[in-house]
Parts: sequence; structure tokens; C-alpha cells
Amino acid sequence: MVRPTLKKQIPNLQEAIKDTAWKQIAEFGASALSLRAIARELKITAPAIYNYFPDRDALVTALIYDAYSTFGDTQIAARDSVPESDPVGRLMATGRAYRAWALKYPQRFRLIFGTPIPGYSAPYETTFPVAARSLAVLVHVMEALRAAGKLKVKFDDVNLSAEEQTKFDYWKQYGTQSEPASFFAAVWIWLRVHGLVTVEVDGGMPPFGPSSEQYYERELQAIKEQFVK
Amino acid sequence: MVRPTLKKQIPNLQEAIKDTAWKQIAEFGASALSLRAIARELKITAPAIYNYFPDRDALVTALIYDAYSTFGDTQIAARDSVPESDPVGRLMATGRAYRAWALKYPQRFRLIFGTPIPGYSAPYETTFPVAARSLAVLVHVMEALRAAGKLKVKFDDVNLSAEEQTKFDYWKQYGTQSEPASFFAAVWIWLRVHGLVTVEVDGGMPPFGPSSEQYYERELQAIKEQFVK
DNA sequence: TGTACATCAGTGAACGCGCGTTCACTGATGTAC
DNA sequence: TGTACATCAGTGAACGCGCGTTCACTGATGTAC
Repeated sequence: MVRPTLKKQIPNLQEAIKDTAWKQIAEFGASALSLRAIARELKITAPAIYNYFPDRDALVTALIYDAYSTFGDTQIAARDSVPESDPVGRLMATGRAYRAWALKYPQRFRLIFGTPIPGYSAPYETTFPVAARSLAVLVHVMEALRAAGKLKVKFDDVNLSAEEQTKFDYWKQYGTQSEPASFFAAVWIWLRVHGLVTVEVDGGMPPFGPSSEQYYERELQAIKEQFVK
Repeated sequence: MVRPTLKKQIPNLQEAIKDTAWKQIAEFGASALSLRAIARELKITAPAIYNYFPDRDALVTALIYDAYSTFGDTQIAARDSVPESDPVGRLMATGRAYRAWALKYPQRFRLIFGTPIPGYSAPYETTFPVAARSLAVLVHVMEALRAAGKLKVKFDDVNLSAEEQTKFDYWKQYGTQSEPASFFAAVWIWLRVHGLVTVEVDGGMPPFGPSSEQYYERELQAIKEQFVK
């Protein structure tokens, strides 16, 4: 019989640390994330964590990165579940996936989109590409819609300064190619659905009347009518 | 010459504590609110605070209460700045005031509507009336719109159970008399504008393209077109 | 196959810190006679 | 007006706690010969 090893009882400690971190965030909120508490739950000493993350902030950054990644994956999967020939269907699918993901992983959703953690700011270079990639899905859908001549909303009054154009070009490198109007339409749609989802995730819906889902479906319909020719 | 008194150097310490708390929330976030830090800034010892608030949570509750109160006042003032005969104007004014207030007092906005503070939950009896009162303003506007036969959106598919009806009746005691449809329309509108405002307050707007204000004005127009006959 | 050694993941003690809350106290102020 | 006393806002010391991070260490594992 093999005597149990004292060290390395946990196969993938790096992942285990992150998993435990998510559990704690779910319970006490992101600002209460504590290395010692994680260590306690993993039956490990706190300094052991430093073999995997240089400090607390690095762990948070890793969590944010992972959250954006899986969120982006979900968005892509939702979009691609509808054939390219049906951009409106893709818009609806992407929209529904947004809410579904947020409800399934409220902690991840809050960490990415919610109130920033005091004293922590995500390193731009790490966060930007993966954040751009996740918004890119909706932008890509709107661009397809525009290319098909079905985008109803115009932004003729908006002119990008040279500086703004540079930023947009930079975004496109990590996001997706698109006309400005498609990008702005995507942002607008995101801002709108974000309101419904945030309130639902934070438990702020009134306890009577239409369900969150009913409101959301109505919202998607309203978006369709407003944005699609 | 009057020798300065050792005690009671601060005229209204209760208010001073709250003011300082707001300053700290603005700087470090609500979850980092610390009685000792407040005391330090006021050049007072921490236990002195206990003469005014039984504990930390009571202070937070007082802050939330005050925030809702002044928010409600602002909403009422905005609505009443437009004559009763112009419900659409009132809707727009209320909507603009929502964003303006959030931008002027981002900490208050976040404390009321943002991610809940871990380990703290506001006492329902204290919070409910003053929260109901603030949403009531928009509901009141929508009810006037409906009474004038100008409410385009219907909620014929929504039926309230007996239990839900009780909750709605209860809400109306603190909020305002209204038909269900007016209430639901108000909630929907709130959910929508809330998305734009939250993202703006949390600094999540893209650094190019339409300004937050442009998006917001477009949103208000879209709401008008969708909700008003 | 057997031995010497390097590696390196995890330990345990310690650091300095800030927190909420309690407690007995002090001393200025207001009140009663 | 003057004195004795009650009130009570604010003090200062102390409590027990959890935190992030450092450091020298240990001891199991993998590698070289």
C-alpha cells in the first residue's frame, strides 16, 4: 500500500486556488477575497499560495482573465449556434447568452462588470485583449447586420477624432473589423441589456409583476424592432 | 478670549460622521468603510462614534437611508419642474435627473443600486419606504401618461397572483397609486436607463465614439418612441 | 541498481497592521437648591 | 450669586481577530553518475 505523500496532495493546486477563490467571492464578495481563507479551505498554509501567484492582486487578475475568457467563449458559442445567414437570430442568441451566463456565474459577472474592487485595478495589457474579444462577438453580429443592409440605427452625428480613431483601430486588432456604426450599435445594445441583467443578478427586481425573463425577452424584442430594418 | 473647549469641538458630530463616511466611500468603496478611519479623519477616537450609531451597520443603514431620501427628493423636483399637463416632458426630466444625480453622487448611487456590501443587508423596514418613494416618481409619471391614454406598451400577458397583488398593494402605500401596467412600464424604463448609468458611473464606457450623454439622450428618445403613443 | 545531490513545493513562525467593539474613566456643562 | 451634584460626550487602554507578506526551514521527489 502506498503511503500517502505529505506534499502535493492536491493535483492541480493553481486551479484549486482559483476555484476556491471563486467560491469565496460567491459567498463574501470580491472585496473580501482573502489568501488565508483560501489556504484554510484547501488545508494548506497561506504562504504556499505564493508559489503560484506573486501576490493577492495577481490572483485577482487571473480570476478576471479567466472570467473574461469563458464569457467570451460562451458568447462565441451562442453566436455560432445560429447560421451566419441569420444575423438577427445571432443577435437574439448572443443576447440571451449574456443573461444566461450572468445568472449561471454571478460572481464572475460581478467581478468583470460590477463595482470595481477598491485598491485594485486590473492591469490594462492583461485585461484589454480578452475584454475586447468578448464584446467583439456582438460587434461582429452587428457588423454582419449592417453589411446585409439591415442595420436601422445610424450614427451620422458621431465623428471620431484622430485620437479616437487610433483607439478604435487598436480595439479592432483584438476585437473584430467593423464600421463605427456597428460598434456603436453594439455598445448601445450592451448598455441596455446590461441594466436588466445587473439588477437581476444583484437581486433588485421587484417581487411581483413580469419575471426577469419576461422583461428581458421584451427588451430583446424592443432592441430588434429598434435596430433591425 | 474664550478658551477652546476640549469636548464637542465639532458642532454636529452625527452629520460630520456621515459626511466623512461618504468621503471615505468615495475613495475606497463602501465595503472598506471603517469607523476608525472616520474617527481618525475627524480627530476623534473611534469609540466616540458609538454615541451616535450603535454599530457600524447602523451607520451604513443611515447612509443608505439618506441617499434614498435625497435621491427621491431630486426625482420629485425634476418631475415637478415640468407642468403636470406635459407627462412626456416629465418623463424626460425624470430620466435626465436620474443620470445627473448618479454622476453628481456616484458613491450614493453605488451604495443604493450597486453591488451589495458583503456581510451587510439593509433592514427592510427602514429601506423599503424610502426606496418605494423614489421609484414612485417615475411610476407616477407613467400612470399620468396612461391616464391620458398615451401609454403605448401593454402588459396584458401579466397576471398578478393573490400574493403578488398583496405585495403590489403594500408597495402602493409607500409609493403611489397606479395601475399595474404603469408600474411595470416604469420598472422596465428604470432597468434600461440603469444599464447606461451604471456603466458610466463605474467608468466602463469605451473611450471613443458617442459620449455617455449622447447614448443617454438617444436612449431617452428610444424610450419615448417605444412607450408613448 | 544504488547512491549522492539538487530541486522546489509546502511549512511554521513571525512581522506589523487595521479593524470593531468593550470598558472604566474624565472633565466640561447644565441644573437644582 | 454660589455651591453641590448629575449628566453625558468623548478618552485611552485593551480585547481578540484576520489580514498580506517575509523568511529560514524541511523533506519528498527527480536526476546524474
